[in-house]
Amino acid sequence: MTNAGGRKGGRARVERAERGIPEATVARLPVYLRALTALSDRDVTTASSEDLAVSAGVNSAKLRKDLSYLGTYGTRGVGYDVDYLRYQIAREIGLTQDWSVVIVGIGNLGHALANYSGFASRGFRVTALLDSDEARVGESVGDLHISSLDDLDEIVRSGSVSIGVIATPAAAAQIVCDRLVAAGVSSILNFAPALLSVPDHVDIRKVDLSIELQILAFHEQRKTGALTGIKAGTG
Amino acid sequence: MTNAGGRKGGRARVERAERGIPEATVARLPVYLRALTALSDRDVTTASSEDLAVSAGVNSAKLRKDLSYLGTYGTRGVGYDVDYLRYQIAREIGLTQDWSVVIVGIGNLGHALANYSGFASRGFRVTALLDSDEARVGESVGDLHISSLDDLDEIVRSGSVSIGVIATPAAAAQIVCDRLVAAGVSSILNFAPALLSVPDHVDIRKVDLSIELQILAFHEQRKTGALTGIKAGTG
DNA sequence: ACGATTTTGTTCTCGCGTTCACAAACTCTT
DNA sequence: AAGAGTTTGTGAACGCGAGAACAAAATCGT
Repeated sequence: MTNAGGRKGGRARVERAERGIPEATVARLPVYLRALTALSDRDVTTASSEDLAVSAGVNSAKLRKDLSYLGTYGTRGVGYDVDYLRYQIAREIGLTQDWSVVIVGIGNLGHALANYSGFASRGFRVTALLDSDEARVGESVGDLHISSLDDLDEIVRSGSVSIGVIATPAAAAQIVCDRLVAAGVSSILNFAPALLSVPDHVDIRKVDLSIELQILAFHEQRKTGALTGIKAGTG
Repeated sequence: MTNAGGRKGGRARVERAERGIPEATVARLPVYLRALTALSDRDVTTASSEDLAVSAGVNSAKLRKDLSYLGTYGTRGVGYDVDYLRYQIAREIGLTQDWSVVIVGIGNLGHALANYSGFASRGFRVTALLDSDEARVGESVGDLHISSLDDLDEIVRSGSVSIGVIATPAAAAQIVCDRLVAAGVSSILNFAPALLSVPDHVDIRKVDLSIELQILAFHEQRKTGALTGIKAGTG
């Protein structure tokens, strides 16, 4: 039917620069990495794009296209070598090197983040915990003790810290953010429910717990057909 | 139910628009809500789409289009009444009613979530904390005490719980998820680094802390020009 | 060795979301 | 009251990403 006839565009070939990985693809690479690790743990040595796609929860065509941005790591007729691909993705993301992370704001959330094992297992090393509350400074959390925010500059410089995590209240977030940037941190993960402005060269990502719940609530409301107020169910 | 003061003679609501709100728009409504609250706190009574857009960190055209899906709440030549719009968005999301939430897995993260004030302030009430570790059952966290996972069914039914938060290790996530679904929970927020499968009628959202860091690391690596990627092995 | 089979890498098409641009609608000034 | 000035709501163009489909490349069987 719609067989590609003789319409061969004589356009100049677009170079597949390794630089231009789509943002949507970048966001999925860690998911693939996790899926590959799971397969490897089960002693699976080779996996097809379909296997991987199922394991990662995506479409197999999408997965193949994503991987094609990184290079040609599969073997036609066979699939992907799990450990090899896993290493390639890890290298692409930058997980073959360690990253130093500072966490600012050691309240409940900062506490949890400091103890989160998922960071350390992936090459992220929490090198310092900072808080502006002097009463908290000196406290121990896991292996670390809480430092004063005033030590930020030295900690960042001496520890080659490039990633900062903000877990402060919203009111303090922008100030902390500015100080992180001034100290030389160029990637920030923000858990505070606030809009932060940063210079162009700084990357910032936001995780907002209450927004996620609100999105769920929206759909939940639709499902229950609750147009007005609370309806008292049966009983 | 107290109305937020009928303003300008109540017009008929545009109900056809309520059907198909794009997902991308839904995800921004909480952001607008927060921006409106911030303006309201500063005693701003009226705001143009441009004002709001700046406050929310988006493009003003996008904001206007988003709001247009909800109805016609602005006044041409004037802007939006801050409190009125805030109420409308809150109603649309479903925040004019309270939502009962259970948190499963009271480790570091679950602990932090249980104490997170951002939930309560937006109509989300944490009604129960559950853990499968019997040694933890009975412990107090804030106002609540930790219940056994076996009590899930009764808690969900008696408390009209529709939202569940999973903060367990990855290995336990699917089991906990299945039990939540079986108990009648139809919206799930998953913090465990695992892919969960749920029936169609259940909504699920995922928050993955380490993925966010990995995305930052990817861009950070590009910025520092570490093209070679391979440096001294970590041994 | 050669065809059948499997699976990748890529091209093409479609749909969604973002942004521009402008008519409609409201207020303010004279 | 009418024109000037604002600002909303929306139609239209554009770009990106998702998914289907297929040619190329590898293995396997005879």
